[in-house]
Amino acid sequence: MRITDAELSVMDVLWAEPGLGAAEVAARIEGKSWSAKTVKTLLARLVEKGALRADPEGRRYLYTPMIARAEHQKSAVGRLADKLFGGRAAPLVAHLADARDLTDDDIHELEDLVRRLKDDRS
Amino acid sequence: MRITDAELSVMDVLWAEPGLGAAEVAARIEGKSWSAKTVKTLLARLVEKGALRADPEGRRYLYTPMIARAEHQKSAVGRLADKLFGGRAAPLVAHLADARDLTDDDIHELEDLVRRLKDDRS
DNA sequence: TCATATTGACCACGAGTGTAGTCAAAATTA
DNA sequence: TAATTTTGACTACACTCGTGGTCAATATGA
Repeated sequence: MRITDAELSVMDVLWAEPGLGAAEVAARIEGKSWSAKTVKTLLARLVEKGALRADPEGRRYLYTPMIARAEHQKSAVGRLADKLFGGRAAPLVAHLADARDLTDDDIHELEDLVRRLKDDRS
Repeated sequence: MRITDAELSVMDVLWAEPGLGAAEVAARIEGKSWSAKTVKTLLARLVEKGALRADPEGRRYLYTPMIARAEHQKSAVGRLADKLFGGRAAPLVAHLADARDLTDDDIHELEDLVRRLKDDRS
């Protein structure tokens, strides 16, 4: 299931705070100047795709993600790795390091991560 | 500049072997059963976008990438990092490790990479 | 020379996307 | 009660993308 950029803004709101109504989602969208109608269209499309559940509550619906954020991140990263790097991780990370300056913290996190990967393995 | 999935197949051919004509590109596309027309449309769109240059050679054009493969990889990875991870690298790599099983070699490469990043810094 | 093949130029068309509008029913407010 | 607001249902519409077709000009082979 593919979630588009515009849809992702909606999912981000509901991942942070599940069970909101359409107007509340619209109010929490940042950075876009979307009409409430636009947000409703995106909500409807996400329900249709199965990415959201719509529970009737009185005269409206409350929306809840049906896929976890981590699940989506994982599949998006995996797709990119396949598409651009033949599925190989190291060159992807190398380009990432080049694209976004890494902070010392980032590097420490990466170090820990690699250490854990190594430990898990042996 | 955004290069779509279909366009990427064309770019891959020309990154590997720049300066081909349309028919040659079509012949080298792998995995897709595209008509030659489809490939020509993609070439035209890529020229229009500035991703390719078309040099007349006799009655046809020879196509050459105007952006480096590494450049495109870098910007695509950067965009994904921003879109899904607030620009932070470590969680991206963590999800990558989860999405694609890493080989021992991958882990060694990552180790080296992290070491180099650290050395560069201090 | 005439038919055929190759090439570029331009066009088509359905599905998906971003962005919204209309309409009607229900709820709220004057 | 009458006007207004809110909500969902449905519709719109231009643009992109994947996929490929038409047409005319040139080149090539019989």
